Amino acid sequence: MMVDELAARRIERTGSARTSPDIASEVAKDPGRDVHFPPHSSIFREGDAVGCVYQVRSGSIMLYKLLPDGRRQVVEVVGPGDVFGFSPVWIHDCSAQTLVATECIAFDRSLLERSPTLLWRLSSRLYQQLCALHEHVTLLGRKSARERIASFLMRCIPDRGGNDCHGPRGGDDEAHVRLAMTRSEIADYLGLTIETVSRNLTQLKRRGLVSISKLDEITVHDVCRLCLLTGSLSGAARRRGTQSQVASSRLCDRLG
Amino acid sequence: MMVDELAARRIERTGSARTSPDIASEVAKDPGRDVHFPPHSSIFREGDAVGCVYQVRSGSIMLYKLLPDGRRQVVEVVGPGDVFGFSPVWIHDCSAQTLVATECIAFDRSLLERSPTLLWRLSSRLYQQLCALHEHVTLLGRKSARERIASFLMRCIPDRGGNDCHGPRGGDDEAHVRLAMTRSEIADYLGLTIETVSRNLTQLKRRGLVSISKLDEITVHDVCRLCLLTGSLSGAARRRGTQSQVASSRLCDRLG
DNA sequence: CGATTATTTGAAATCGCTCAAGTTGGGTGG
DNA sequence: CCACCCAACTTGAGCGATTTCAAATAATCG
Repeated sequence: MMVDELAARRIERTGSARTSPDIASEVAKDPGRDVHFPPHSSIFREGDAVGCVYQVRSGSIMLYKLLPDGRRQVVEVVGPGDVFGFSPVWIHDCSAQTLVATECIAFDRSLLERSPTLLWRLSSRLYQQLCALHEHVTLLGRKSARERIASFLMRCIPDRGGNDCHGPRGGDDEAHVRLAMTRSEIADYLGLTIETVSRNLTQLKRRGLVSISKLDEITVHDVCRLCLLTGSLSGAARRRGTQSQVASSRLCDRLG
Repeated sequence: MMVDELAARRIERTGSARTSPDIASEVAKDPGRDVHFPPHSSIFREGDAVGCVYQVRSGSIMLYKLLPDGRRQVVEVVGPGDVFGFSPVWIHDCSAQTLVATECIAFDRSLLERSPTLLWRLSSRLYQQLCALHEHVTLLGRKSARERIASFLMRCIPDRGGNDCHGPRGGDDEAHVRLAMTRSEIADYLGLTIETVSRNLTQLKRRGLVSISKLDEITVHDVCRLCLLTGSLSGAARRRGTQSQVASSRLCDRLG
């Protein structure tokens, strides 16, 4: 996304204007306390002081950074089980905004330090998210627009496209996807413009791979064929129709 | 326990990879095995079974993924203090290769599960690396080639470009950088081609911002001016000549 | 010193971006 | 229920940054 003050302001507005006042950041300091955030609400902003670590129970949240000229990059989309909100320097390194209504648990660091079990789970999650980020870095650094869109859609389909993909079940190979992100958010997640996102979705539609009933409701008619477009399938896997990639991040568990 | 907590806290406060206390220090038990890797040697490959978690003591390692058609993306460059080699599914999600001679400590999973202190430090490190990846995702998703090169060079200069940048010291504002990566590795790290990397370095040279004595030895003549090209400075900061970004990852601590 | 590889440089092609309409869809009020 | 509005999305045309392809030059190593 490009530049200008307007764009920057528009981006900032989408979060706080659509709904309620900022859930004044960092209200939840009680150890292990449950917190609920409405859809499209800002949780904290880059530069804010860090209070606690959050783990998502349900819903999904996008973490993003803004360049000074207004360009935005969605750096992570976190969902159930994922953790966020901590930073080694006690200042948030990015902003957080819910995509849908979201429930989190807020942990005080002292609690984490006292509970090895909790800490172990936290570490496992962190590694998982690190691997997901590796995958995303690869997408951003080396994949074409079409491959990015295909990868994005595949990540929205549960149990498919991973190394444990069971392949088509039954006769057809359909999947229904409900997007929790606008075109603009998808674009900023995939490092593209909204026009490119739109055009590539249209292209998939014209090729008969998907149909788009509502803006945020997409039916994938041939999951395997879509998977071939992600750029992540080896030649051998292409012939077998299976996935070669390991530990690809699943967005399907993070949206909705 | 109190001592450990304080130590852990110190690690977090200081934040950046500049301080690199071993996560095993002050742990009475088995401190983990020391391992040494020669330059340009492969440590493991994507898909290999996970044995243990490594922490870098000295040197630097690049983590990369390969797409089936041969495209490569360097997803992370880890240096002193950083951890790598773990994966939630017990299969490496990427390959690891040393850039220079590197010393690591290898930790067993069981050791981590038994030592909360170790685990806490591991988590702190993981968060730090997560923030660095956020920064890198932003670079890949939203920055131009010139901005990527400028950002890359800035990250190779200690104590500059961060939010704690002290600005020019003394009359000149020079810095000497020794690259531990080839053009090809830099390209695969920044999501560019070798030609684009080369062209942009040449451009910086022609503009008098840097000079390149040997292929891997670059002198930055005006650090502040280079910093202006990273795309990470706000208008206000540009005028002040200071950095607005928070918790930017420092490559200077990770190379050579 | 020659062979080999890495890097630089040039010219042409291309993919994605920018700018500018046009269209759709959800919400509001008559 | 319909007309209208506004924001979000789609579509089109032209442009430009980066890639691709193809040398030429520089560095490295026996």
